[in-house]
Amino acid sequence: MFVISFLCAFVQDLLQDISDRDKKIQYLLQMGFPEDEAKMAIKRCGLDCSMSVLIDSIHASQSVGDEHEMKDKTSLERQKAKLMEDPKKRRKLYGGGAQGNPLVLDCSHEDPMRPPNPMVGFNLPSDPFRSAKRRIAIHATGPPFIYFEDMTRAPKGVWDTISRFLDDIKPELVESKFFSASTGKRGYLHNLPTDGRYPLPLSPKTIFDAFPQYEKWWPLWDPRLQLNCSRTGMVSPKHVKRISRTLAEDPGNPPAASVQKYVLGECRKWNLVWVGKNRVAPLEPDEMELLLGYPKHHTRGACTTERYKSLRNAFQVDTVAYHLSVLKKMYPNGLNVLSLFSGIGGAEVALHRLGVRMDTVVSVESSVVNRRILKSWWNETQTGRLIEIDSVKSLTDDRIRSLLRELGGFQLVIGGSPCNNLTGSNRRHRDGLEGEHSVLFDDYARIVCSVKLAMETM
DNA sequence: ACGACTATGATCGGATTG
DNA sequence: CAATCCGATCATAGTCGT
Repeated sequence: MFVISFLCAFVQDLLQDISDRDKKIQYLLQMGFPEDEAKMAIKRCGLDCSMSVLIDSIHASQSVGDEHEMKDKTSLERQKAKLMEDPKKRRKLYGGGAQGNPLVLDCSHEDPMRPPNPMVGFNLPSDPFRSAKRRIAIHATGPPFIYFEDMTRAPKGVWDTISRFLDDIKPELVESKFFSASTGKRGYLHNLPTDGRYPLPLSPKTIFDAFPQYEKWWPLWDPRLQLNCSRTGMVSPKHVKRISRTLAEDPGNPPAASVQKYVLGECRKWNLVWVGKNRVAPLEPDEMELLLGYPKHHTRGACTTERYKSLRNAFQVDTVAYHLSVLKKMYPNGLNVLSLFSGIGGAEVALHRLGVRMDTVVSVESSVVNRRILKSWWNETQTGRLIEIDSVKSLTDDRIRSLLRELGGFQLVIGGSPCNNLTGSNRRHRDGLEGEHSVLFDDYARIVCSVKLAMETM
């Protein structure tokens, strides 16, 4: 222990006032890479490239080494390794079928991106005791607890990289339809315990729980029970009218199969609800707030387009709250939260709805609209302190250290970095973690690293 | 009238998965 | 094979100031 804290102090000293190159090497060392490989990677990739490129580069060179090692393995292991190369056989080997999917995550061999089917995460409120077992390295346990969110279906390798940045923890892959009337597949990478979770009460689970007034207009041939709040492109009123007109012009009841298919496709695509006979309409911002677990009018004040924009990037509160619920017993007197990419404050709303007291929240959010939304919600509901910062870039090591001195520590570091360059719906710049926006993940990792380091040496 | 700026509508693939 | 997806670009029509 003494050696570890001595090393940390040593590393911390080094982090102050040293060049970019040294800083990058230090981070790589902190992550457990040998120094010579770290230096070699910087030499190969250049100094200007991001941390994720460096890490990929090291792993690429390491995996070449692994293949050589393979020759020394037993024939059984070789056979297994060969099986793993074939996705179909691999699935069989690990029983990835719809039923009887074993909820066991052996992190040493698990491919982090094979989602459970159904995508229930480690456990569900309906069966909280049937929990996936997982191992987290000693140095990765909290506090600080970390909680990172992003979309599940990022390009290949992205989640592996994210895991490597964050202590090799595997993400919990969850579809929010198990928690609310909205669907959405997300990965939540965290080091929170998974026993003793409990859900928020009273969240609507179907469209008709949430909006009973629409049930009478809902045609039998529209089987949707839940909505997808993530789709953002606004539907033009013209297009909505076109859909309604197509329907009205069909004499049949129910309408012809081709009309049904077209209308249903559009409804799914644009997340439309039935507001009248043959009449569909997009969700109002208020309705999205309800589905995502926010108080009504949470985003009021911003103009409509801004509200949609903010809501589409927001946490599904019920899902996040289920994971965070374990904090309530751990910190009955409150905790300090570092909230990165806070958006409209999904994490804060989740903690509040759980009844977890927040002494201080340091919130980093670049959008002025979102900052205003969070601030006004905070002033209405909270007694603790809110410190707002406009950019992750300005949260330097020094600033983190001074905040920690003032607050005594962060018990939770939570956030979801931009997915613009990860999502399949981005046709032009699906550049992965290197993308213009998604590269901000580097700052999440940097800040987590810095907070842990500083707290270890406090 | 003019330019700068903002909001809107139409249009655009592709990797991944079951 | 079909279904999925936390988006971006471009042209064009408004809006605001001078």
